[in-house]
Amino acid sequence: MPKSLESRPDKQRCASCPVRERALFQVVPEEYINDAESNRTDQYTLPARRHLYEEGAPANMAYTLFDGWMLLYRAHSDGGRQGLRIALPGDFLGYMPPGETSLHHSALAITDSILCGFKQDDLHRMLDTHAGLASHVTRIQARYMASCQSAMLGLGRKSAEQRIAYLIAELYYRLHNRQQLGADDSIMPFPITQEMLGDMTGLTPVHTNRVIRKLREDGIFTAERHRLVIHDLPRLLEIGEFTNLNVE
Amino acid sequence: MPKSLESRPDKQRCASCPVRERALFQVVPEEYINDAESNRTDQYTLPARRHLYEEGAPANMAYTLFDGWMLLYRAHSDGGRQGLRIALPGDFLGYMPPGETSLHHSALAITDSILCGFKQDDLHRMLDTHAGLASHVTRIQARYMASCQSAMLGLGRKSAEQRIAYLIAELYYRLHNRQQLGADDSIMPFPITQEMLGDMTGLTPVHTNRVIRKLREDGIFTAERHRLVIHDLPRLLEIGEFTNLNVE
DNA sequence: CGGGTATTTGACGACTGTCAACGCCAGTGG
DNA sequence: CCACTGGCGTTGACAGTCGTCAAATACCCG
Repeated sequence: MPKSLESRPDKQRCASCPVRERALFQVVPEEYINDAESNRTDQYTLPARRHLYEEGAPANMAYTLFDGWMLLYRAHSDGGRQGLRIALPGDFLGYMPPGETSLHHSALAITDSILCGFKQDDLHRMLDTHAGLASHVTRIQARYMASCQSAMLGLGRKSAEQRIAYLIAELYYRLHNRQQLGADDSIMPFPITQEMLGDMTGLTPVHTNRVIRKLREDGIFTAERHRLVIHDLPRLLEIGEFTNLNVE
Repeated sequence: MPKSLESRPDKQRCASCPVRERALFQVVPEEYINDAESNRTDQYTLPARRHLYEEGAPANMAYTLFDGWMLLYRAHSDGGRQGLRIALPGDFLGYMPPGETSLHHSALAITDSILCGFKQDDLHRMLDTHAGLASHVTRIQARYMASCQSAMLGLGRKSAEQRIAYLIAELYYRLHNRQQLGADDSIMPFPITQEMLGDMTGLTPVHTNRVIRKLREDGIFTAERHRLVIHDLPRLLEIGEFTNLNVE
């Protein structure tokens, strides 16, 4: 467990969490959840700007994100980062197959976050014995794969403008599908810095800023400090070549 | 089943295949394999330059590649392709989770190929009931994810030269780990066109060619029609920033 | 031998990165 | 209350990697 991570003294159970129905937790067998003796399913809180884990760290734990946004990324030797995924509530993080001893990416809290931790060893044991769980993880992984492949298409072939538009559209639909948008769903929470946006899209912060300005001037969306207003969703989807087929 | 696919009349069993020990097939339960009545596990042959399946096609089947190389890619609206993975013997292709009706990528035979097909419906049923199989698929997926994330890092942050070097190094180790290199393991089979290399690395064929020339002039490797000779493996790894940690 | 495909090379242009500077805002401490 | 500070956003000038267009050459298969 990273030392920056704080285990809640009260060991509050994840079952009380609002995103419970989306989470891995849902299919973890009862005997696991109720194994009070081992305290396996602890709930953690993590303040913004702190790492949950870093590349190369031993893969001891996997997590379900209950609240908050996190940035999963891989570091490049020149100091730059490539964002892999923006984790939203309900996402499953840090799982490594048996035999992999260390993590291949880092996880950074964008906002204050709440997570539920699972020991990798326990997960592996359960995957081997509980088919329903393994099947569920397989489904989760397949969706992440599809999202990862969409990102590859973007990084390899799309223009900066297309990549930004796609990312915004993807976030919009992911939040929409999780009912995390308010009554006016053209306004979405946006705790991401432009630098992180650049991390995700393979662009520098400077160029990211230029593209955002252009999209604002073209009346597509306006990105403010903590929120983003979409003015023209159809054109956003068109520019990003986004189809919501592969968004969970 | 794509019409370009030919089912062998003799229904030769996959069990006779040399890569059997690496394949998904290995963990498919006996009662499935021996279900002669349903002919579920047919072996197929596919000539070079033919598609096994194309983006948007119904996801009826998944496959284990027994022999040959295939290119998995996604098409961009401008006609370009983004390569997702070069499938080598032993790889598992085309799996989609339940609920996904169509495939998100295309699979093109680079060389003549031999595959073993599974019906998605059967796979899903088995995943729900045979924990060992689901666990195995989970492991496979996790490895593909890691590879996909390495590719994202490359596409987003690395130079053209680094990407090409990384891809060659990755192929080298994948072949090496599968014992598919000859006595002189500095020589590897190389049925890939420069255009496909560009597809994988997010570069145009023209620029791909320039980079290959530079790497040849620098004494790193020489790419010929059907084979590639590595002259300086350490520098290849260094240039591509390749560590063989995440190669299956 | 011929036609299609793949490779190779050059000239040119554009998208994106780099460097540098400034402004804005929030939090902090005097 | 205000100055200070650090992080983030914004803008401009310039450079470089890589894409585009075009054409010539080499190679493979029938």
